[in-house]
Amino acid sequence: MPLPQTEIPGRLQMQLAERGIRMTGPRRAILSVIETATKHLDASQILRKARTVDASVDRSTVYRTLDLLKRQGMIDELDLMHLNGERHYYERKTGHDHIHMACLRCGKITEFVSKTFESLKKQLEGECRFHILVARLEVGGYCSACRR
Amino acid sequence: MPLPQTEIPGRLQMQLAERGIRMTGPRRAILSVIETATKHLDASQILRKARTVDASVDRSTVYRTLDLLKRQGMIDELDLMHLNGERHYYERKTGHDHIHMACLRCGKITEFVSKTFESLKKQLEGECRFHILVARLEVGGYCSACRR
DNA sequence: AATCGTTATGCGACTAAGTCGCAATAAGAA
DNA sequence: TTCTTATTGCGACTTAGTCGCATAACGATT
Ligand SMILES: [Mn+2]
Ligand SMILES: [Mn+2]
Ligand SMILES: [Zn+2]
Ligand SMILES: [Zn+2]
Repeated sequence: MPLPQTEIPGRLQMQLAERGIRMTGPRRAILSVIETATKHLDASQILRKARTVDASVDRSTVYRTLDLLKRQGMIDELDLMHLNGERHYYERKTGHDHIHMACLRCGKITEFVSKTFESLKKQLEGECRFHILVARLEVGGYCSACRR
Repeated sequence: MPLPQTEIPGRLQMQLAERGIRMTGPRRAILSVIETATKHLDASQILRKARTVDASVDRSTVYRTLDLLKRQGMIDELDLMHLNGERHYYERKTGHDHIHMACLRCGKITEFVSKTFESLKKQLEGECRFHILVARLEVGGYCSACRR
């Protein structure tokens, strides 16, 4: 379902412009990597790919840009159950959140959109009077192929 | 709702024994820290507290024990939105999971048990044929006191 | 109680992820 | 163009977590 290839390229760039945030070469490179990603990428993968666009991009710029995008609510940060290593993964945020399921045996990541999840968030907003900016549901276990 | 002081001390120790896992001094110290915790602790806090019981406990033993307890499904690991720093937090697992909400302004962590969350997990098990071992829902935003 | 295979430990050196201060550079408004 | 301010690369640093190894402790068995 997710990782929407479906959007206009340059959308992230446009959103930043709308908010009066300065656009730079490194940022353009990093944004394009995130926009065209077909899977969840970690910071060092984003760096590597961004460097194929602009060879001068530095690691700290990647982290600073990821922070910016997080603060702007334009990307989500994931653990994916830290199946190997402690790195975090990133994906751009779309209108509807989705759940991540990570298979502890084969490592497969499955994504799932659920109306119940939306209700649950509504419940939190209402009953707890909590204003949600990010909601991250990650599940670990065995996928349909791996559970015996 | 959370962090159940209500249980028999030594319960974790008993569960490990049942599974034929060797008990040692350092493990007893670490288990007692986790059992008597009144808030979410990170690895270095667990180390510090465990050392007041058994001064020889080493950092790597803490990590190895946390890994063991995770594998045994006896504790949960949390990010708590990485409000400051990258450390992970731990709490013992009880029968019913709960949701963690982290206020991005004041840092307050709120816990919440929800029947809807339970239904959602059932939905994942059914519709996705996914066998859930861990489910972690973490929310970031503004708590009732902080949203204006 | 003494033996003994196995598992766990402390130590220390290491990796990997992420941060930060700073001087140099580039945006973009005027 | 000029000028202010935000951003960058660099490099040194911190912090979280890992790993190999020699030693020690567990606990089942005699
Ligand atoms: Mn994490
Ligand atoms: Mn909790
Ligand atoms: Zn699988
Ligand atoms: Zn608050």
